[in-house]
Amino acid sequence: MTEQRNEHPVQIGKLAKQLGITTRTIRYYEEIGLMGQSERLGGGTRTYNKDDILRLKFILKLKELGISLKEMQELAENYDINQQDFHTITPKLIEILDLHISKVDEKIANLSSLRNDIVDYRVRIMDILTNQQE
Amino acid sequence: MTEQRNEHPVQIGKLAKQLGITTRTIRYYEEIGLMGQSERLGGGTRTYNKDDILRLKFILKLKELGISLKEMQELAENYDINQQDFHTITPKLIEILDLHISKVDEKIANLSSLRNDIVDYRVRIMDILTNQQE
DNA sequence: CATTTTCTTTACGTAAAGGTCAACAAAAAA
DNA sequence: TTTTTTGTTGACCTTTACGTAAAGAAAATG
Repeated sequence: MTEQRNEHPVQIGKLAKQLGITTRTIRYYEEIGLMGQSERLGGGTRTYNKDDILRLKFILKLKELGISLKEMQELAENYDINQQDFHTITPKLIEILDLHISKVDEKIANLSSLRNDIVDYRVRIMDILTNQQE
Repeated sequence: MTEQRNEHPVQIGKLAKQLGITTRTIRYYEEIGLMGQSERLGGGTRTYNKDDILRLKFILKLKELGISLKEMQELAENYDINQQDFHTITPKLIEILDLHISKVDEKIANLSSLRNDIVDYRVRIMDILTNQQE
């Protein structure tokens, strides 16, 4: 195994392992236009440089925050993430994050009310059980 | 339109309309064994009696509480809902409801932590925006 | 150079809960 | 009785985010 300086572009398998995802995932992100075309070696093998990797990590981060791939696509439509100007996209990103915060709040509210319903239902069923045994 | 006493069995379209679901849904529940076979008229038309309707309402209620059809199937495997002895299934149901309450609690906790992450990320992005404009 | 590992594309499969046709039969209404 | 409405089954469609397999080419290793 050759020592690899961080400057050299990396191939898909190594990158995937490094990020804990599969090669399929990376190719898929390219497929749906989230990752843009990466450089290829002579034989067609994909290679990823620092910026590509940053971008992929960015995507994974957003995913972690619950933003769907589709939403990221919309984000990319408005502001070209290709250009490495991550600074340019921040306003739109803030907007999306805000939207997500309220979505999450809403979900929490729904779940809380759901919890109450379940507990209520539980009480009613317990009553049935009790009355039945008398 | 004939006046319909509640004693008469009802056909699928009417029942669906009454419950605000589609006929496909009712047939689907039968398909996956949640509804059991209903009585048919001479020509094959399904008819539903009071107990069938109660059962369907019960299923919809559980669904409303966030219990998946698969979980209902498991419920039905252990205790035959067919037999109308809803009393018999209550202990298991209580168990499932309790399980769900903790699942919901867990989801709420996850969402809360997710919310924090998003807000943190938002702050970091705002910082980038601000520093950039100076 | 030979072998092994990794890469390529293409394309079908998966889960959940039904939606949506098609082609045809039965029930209800006129 | 003749329409019109509603019902029947069967099978393919939808969404999301990849998994998986096949067949073959390129890259890395010995």
